[in-house]
Amino acid sequence: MPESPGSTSGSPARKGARQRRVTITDVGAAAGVSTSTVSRVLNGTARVDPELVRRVQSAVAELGYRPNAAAQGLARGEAGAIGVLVPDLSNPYFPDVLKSISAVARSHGRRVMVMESDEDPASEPELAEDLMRCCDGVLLCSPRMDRTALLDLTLRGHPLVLVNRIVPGLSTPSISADFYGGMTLVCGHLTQLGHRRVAYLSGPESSWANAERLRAFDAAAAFGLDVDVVPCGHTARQGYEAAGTVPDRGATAVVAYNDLVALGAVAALEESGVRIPDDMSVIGCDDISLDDLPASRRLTTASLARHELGRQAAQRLETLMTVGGDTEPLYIPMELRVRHTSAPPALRPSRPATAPPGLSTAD
Amino acid sequence: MPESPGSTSGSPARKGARQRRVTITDVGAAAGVSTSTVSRVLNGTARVDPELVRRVQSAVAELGYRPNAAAQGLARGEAGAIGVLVPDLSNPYFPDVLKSISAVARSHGRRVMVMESDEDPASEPELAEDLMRCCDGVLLCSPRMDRTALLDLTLRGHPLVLVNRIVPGLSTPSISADFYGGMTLVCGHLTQLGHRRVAYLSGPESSWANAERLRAFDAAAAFGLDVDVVPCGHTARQGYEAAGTVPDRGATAVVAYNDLVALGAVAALEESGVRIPDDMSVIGCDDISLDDLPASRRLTTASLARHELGRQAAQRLETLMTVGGDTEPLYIPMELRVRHTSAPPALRPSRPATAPPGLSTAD
DNA sequence: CTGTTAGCGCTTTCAC
DNA sequence: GTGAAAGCGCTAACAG
Repeated sequence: MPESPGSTSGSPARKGARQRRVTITDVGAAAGVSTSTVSRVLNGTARVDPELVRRVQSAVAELGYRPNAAAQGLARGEAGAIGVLVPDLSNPYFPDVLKSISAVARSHGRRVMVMESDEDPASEPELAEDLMRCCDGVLLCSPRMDRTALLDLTLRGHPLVLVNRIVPGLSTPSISADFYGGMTLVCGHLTQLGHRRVAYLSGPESSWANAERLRAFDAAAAFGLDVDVVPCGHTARQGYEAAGTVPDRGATAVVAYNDLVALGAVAALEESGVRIPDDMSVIGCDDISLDDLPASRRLTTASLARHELGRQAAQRLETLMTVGGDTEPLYIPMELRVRHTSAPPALRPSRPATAPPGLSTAD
Repeated sequence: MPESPGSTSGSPARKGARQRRVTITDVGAAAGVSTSTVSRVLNGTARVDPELVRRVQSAVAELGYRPNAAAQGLARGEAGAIGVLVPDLSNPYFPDVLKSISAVARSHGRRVMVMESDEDPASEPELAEDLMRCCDGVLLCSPRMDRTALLDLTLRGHPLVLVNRIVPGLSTPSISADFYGGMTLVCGHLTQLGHRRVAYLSGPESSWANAERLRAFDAAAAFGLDVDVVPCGHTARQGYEAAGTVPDRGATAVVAYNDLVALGAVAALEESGVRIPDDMSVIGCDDISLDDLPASRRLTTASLARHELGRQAAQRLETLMTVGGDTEPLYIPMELRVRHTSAPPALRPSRPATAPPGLSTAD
């Protein structure tokens, strides 16, 4: 058994005092070669005499040597890691994205550092900067910070790619789900079903993705779809709470900022005796947990290949770090998944009791 | 506007060529002080003349200087980060844990590096080692690797704490949900409702947490509860698929490895006309998304304060890294949440077709 | 209080 | 093919 240096007794030192780590010098000494040779065999940087290779390898094994990542990083001028900043880890949206980012990064020999801003736009710049300090590149997911802060970061000259936020005029590689297109699909679907007035449970104010959805509603007005925007949020609970006010607003369908909100809305509506989709259609966004959460199989939603988004984002960052960036924003298309929570509006649209037959009463 | 060094023209260099980063030396030069002084004002390591402080600070701002993390790490002998290894990021279980780990780590000035093993026990040791190379301490969440591999890692003398896996004889700080206690609560609940035979949709073979649950079932046998173990897995889809076979097995209740599996089972059972909880009780584990997923509000489950688990785990690691470790395993208690998917068994318990009148017809 | 001087552990020219 | 030596950017004694 290789004796760990610094502790002569066999008892595992569990003290705070750090036992001296094995360094490349130790390996060199043990193998009777220079540190450069050790480095060379470990990195395959140059041809080395097979005999020496053997000696080095066995010394490495003997001593249990592991290169110090910080030292490598300093010497190589590369951290070997990329950073990812997300607003909220508990949103099922991100793990999927993270998963593929992580896979791509690994395939390029990089680790992934994750930070979460807790949906607080003000904390983002600092976190992002911190990521830049210790990573070769960073992915900003759905950043909520304002334009100027964002601009500021991009000017640092550090590899950076924006995910789910496209800022016109920013020459930073960006990639996003096509929320506008996705919501347009949703609006079209509802319109064709016969809905004329829908409530939109709106996401975080600072969310660009939310703004994109709103833009789609504006356009949908031309097709006769009237959208009532209800401030809500991004969690199921917020959807649950906001949904309570919907039936009174004369809407026959509710579109939610995301699936979580939609699920919350469904729960609230059903609890108050509203049948879905008979009395009210509910449509989500994101298609959370494709093949994992059976509950979500029922929700009509705008679906996004999150793995694809993550993969492309990571790939784009890698490209940026190595050969240089492509500035053209990339949109990942969304698809409409018609499932069980959307249907034509009820024959008697809900109207305030005072209204004469046939006239719209929207205030 | 501070001119970035290396690019004389104003155009933001987006090339692959790394522009020379501003170093502490540059700052020292600009402020007319030594690098040590710069270091001191930046770290608050010692008192510095207010005038110099001012000069340093403005030089820092002017130049847009950010300390290089690798260099700091090397010089300080500390990476300023902790690593977390989880089997599967998409499991809603982990984001919550990660969230609080992340918060605690931050409060101690450390970043968090996340890696995922994709439920592949064989990949874990390498990932864990990699984390050790670049982090001051690591958290192994629900490690699937075998005892020896685990033992091997703990012997490296690198701060390490085990989460959701207690290995007797390992003097490594460990912390876990009390799965045994949780499942015991579940068994007691079912028994008191009158159930005598339940099916257990079993989790990953290599999961210690699953083994703990099984241990609870063994004990429950003494109370007359007969548990039929059905190999399943950890995803909703696997729960969906495994649930199909349950009604034939004469069980009046199914206990699932986790809530995801339970949700899958509920979906499958309902689809095949089984009423829940009237015909069949379904109980989960983990209490996924406490206040976020309304769907889960309906599931009777063994609940765990995941944030607490994460917090304590991170705190324990921090303690280990600074003052030394406490080797006594810590168990976080679980609570039974009785909701809408558990009830007394149907009056006519399903029995094989040979039974006298009142027989169930399940094939 | 401040500057000088050594390294931290590794990679990488540059000679041999 | 291999070793010696310089240096990545920062911190931390150590003198003044």
